[in-house]
Amino acid sequence: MSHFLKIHIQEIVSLSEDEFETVQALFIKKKFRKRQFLVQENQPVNEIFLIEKGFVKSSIIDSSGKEHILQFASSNWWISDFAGFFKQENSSLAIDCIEEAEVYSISFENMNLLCSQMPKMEHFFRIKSNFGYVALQQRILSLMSKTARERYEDFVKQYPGFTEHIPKQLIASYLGVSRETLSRLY
Amino acid sequence: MSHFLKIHIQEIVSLSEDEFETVQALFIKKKFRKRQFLVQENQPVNEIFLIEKGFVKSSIIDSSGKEHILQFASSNWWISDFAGFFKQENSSLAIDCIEEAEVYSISFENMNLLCSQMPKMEHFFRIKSNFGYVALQQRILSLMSKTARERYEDFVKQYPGFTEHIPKQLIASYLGVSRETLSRLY
DNA sequence: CGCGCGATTGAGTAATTTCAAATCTAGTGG
DNA sequence: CCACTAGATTTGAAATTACTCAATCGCGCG
Repeated sequence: MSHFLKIHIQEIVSLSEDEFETVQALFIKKKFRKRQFLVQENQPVNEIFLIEKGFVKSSIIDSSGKEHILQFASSNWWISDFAGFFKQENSSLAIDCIEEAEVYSISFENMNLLCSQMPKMEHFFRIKSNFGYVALQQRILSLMSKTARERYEDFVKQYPGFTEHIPKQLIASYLGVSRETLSRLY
Repeated sequence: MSHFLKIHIQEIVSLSEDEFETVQALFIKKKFRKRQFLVQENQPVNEIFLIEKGFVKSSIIDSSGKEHILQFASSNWWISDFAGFFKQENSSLAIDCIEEAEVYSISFENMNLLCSQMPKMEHFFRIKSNFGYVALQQRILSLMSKTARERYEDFVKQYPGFTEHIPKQLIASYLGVSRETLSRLY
């Protein structure tokens, strides 16, 4: 039985052993190597992923061929192409592994099953979604109101572990500036 | 009984008459005049609002005194300072009325009550939150990968009704450009 | 009519991008 | 252990984009 998964969920709801068994049975543990895709562009998005170890990113290639990074994820973060997942459409994002990762995945069907059969888990996912929403709102404000340098400093402060595992050019892309600009900031 | 509220909720879950009565009892109908605040900066955020009619915005004033608009809302949109609301902290945003509005509000306590007593409503709010998350994700990508002109064209296409009710300088602020720049795009 | 708000225009400035080249670094195979 | 290579970072210079500040214009409402 997965200690990690249990701890993660119990940050928000408390489950009995039986309940937790039911939950756990709907997750699949997977491992990914560096550069391996968790979700490929233009493919169905069957699952969302909870990262136990490692580093993963979601990104999109724009019309001019530039990569834009939407999210980094490490331990205890959820990641997927949520648009594709929730709407059950093909992915417009690519999710791939920056550093060898171990993850728990849950399918769309199993997530719905879980939510309909266990109100606590619907509650769990609602709370997660709410906080995710708030985090994105912060990021929009940051993109609109702060300079590249301020955004970088905020990033380093907010995610201290990330800078050691993620190349600066990817961080630049996440912050919405070119790698050259980020390099010149210091 | 509120036809509007019922229709809005039934886009996602179906409720019996009794259930709907329970739901409705937890909402309060309110009206706001132009320029009136729904939420003021640095005050507790007691409620979230579902707009029936009118136009409302949420915004923040940055350290240099510039206003940044996070969201517009008209009929069938939810708005509040969700960060303050979910974390039960004081507001860092201001929510105010662009055009005379009629809204339904629900308090934090009543929302939690509703979610814990009626799984259908927890489901409703989870789905809403998910789609809200996806919409913000789109906006981040747009801010990072598109020019001001493209963002404006997308905005007009996506929210055709808004441009007629919302001054261009506010749209500029929403898009993350100065009003002069937006004005020069055409 | 006059005021306030919104929109536009001009000119100079600041920030960031692009393209190109050089440098640095970590990992790999001989 | 060294040489090689791919990826990552840095630096330079020119071009672009958007910003700020300031002035003007237009219009609807009281």
